[in-house]
Amino acid sequence: MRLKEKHEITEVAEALSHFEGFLRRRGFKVTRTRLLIAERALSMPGHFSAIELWGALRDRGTSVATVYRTLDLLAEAGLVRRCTLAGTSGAIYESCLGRRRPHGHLVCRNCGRAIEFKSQGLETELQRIAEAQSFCLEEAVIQGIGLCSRCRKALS
Amino acid sequence: MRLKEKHEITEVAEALSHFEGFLRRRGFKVTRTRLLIAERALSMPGHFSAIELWGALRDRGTSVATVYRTLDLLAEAGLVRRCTLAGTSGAIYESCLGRRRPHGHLVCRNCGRAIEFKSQGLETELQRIAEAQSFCLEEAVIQGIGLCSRCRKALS
DNA sequence: GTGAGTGCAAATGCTTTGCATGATG
DNA sequence: CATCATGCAAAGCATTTGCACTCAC
Repeated sequence: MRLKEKHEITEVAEALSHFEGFLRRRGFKVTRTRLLIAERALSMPGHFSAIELWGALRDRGTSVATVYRTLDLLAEAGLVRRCTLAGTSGAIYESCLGRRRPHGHLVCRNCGRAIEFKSQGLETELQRIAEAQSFCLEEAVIQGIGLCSRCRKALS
Repeated sequence: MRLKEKHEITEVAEALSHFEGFLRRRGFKVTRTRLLIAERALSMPGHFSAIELWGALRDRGTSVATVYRTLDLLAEAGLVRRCTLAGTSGAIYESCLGRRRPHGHLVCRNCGRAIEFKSQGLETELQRIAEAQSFCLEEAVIQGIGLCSRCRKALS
């Protein structure tokens, strides 16, 4: 546990300096607000919405607008991914730290949680299908909607 | 062509009476407006948004609210499917008539068109993954995002 | 100091809801 | 003729934008 935490802290720190480098390279300014938002975003457990991240920053007087703007930058820097879970309105984000790519999501329509799974095989097959149509595949979205084991029991 | 058209018209007519039966069975009223919206929705080519369908009904003084309400009913009756294409905001609908299930979508991020493909194999595999997590899979969303062959050429 | 970044509030786009009126069973 | 369905306008929600002010460079 102790080690895990330490490891995570290091990862976030590394990612933050990567982000700083990204900002400088692109001529963006390295501001306190951007680093703060980045740090909280990268420390969020699992998936989160822009609004949830904003909630975690309420105490610092940050505005939603800036949260959205910074999430865009983080996505461009490759530190965060924006995804749309089917059946929901609004985007959710996930930190790219310590996440195996590629992966898909099993989304529970009851509790809303998303379970990740490896999707290498599925993506390879999708790639094959795309090629057959000369479609240039850039990203794959593979999701299952239904009930997670917990809700399945709870509802029966 | 002649035959195809005739065939489609019959299909729509069949679907409409299915819808009427659905309404009666559920104690909903069979109104002129509902049948009109249903008829246009089932005749829409390819995918369409609620707003597009509304546009196709402008001349009849229908309100958006009713379009949305009726689309919900059509979805419940199994005549239309609501889906969210990744990378886009807002839902799109597709008539279930003459559509092979299951299928996935290749969504062009340039022109926005969605190309359908058979996804039987992919869904079976997803089902296997879900079972391994005791997740009860109800629906699969399999999408590829990228450039269709036309836009690929146009942009190069 | 100057231009980019920020917070705020207002605008947007899609979707839903409340309510008075009108049509259906 | 009692309800349920409809149109309208207003509300809701996530996201974006315009603008004056502030900060990093």
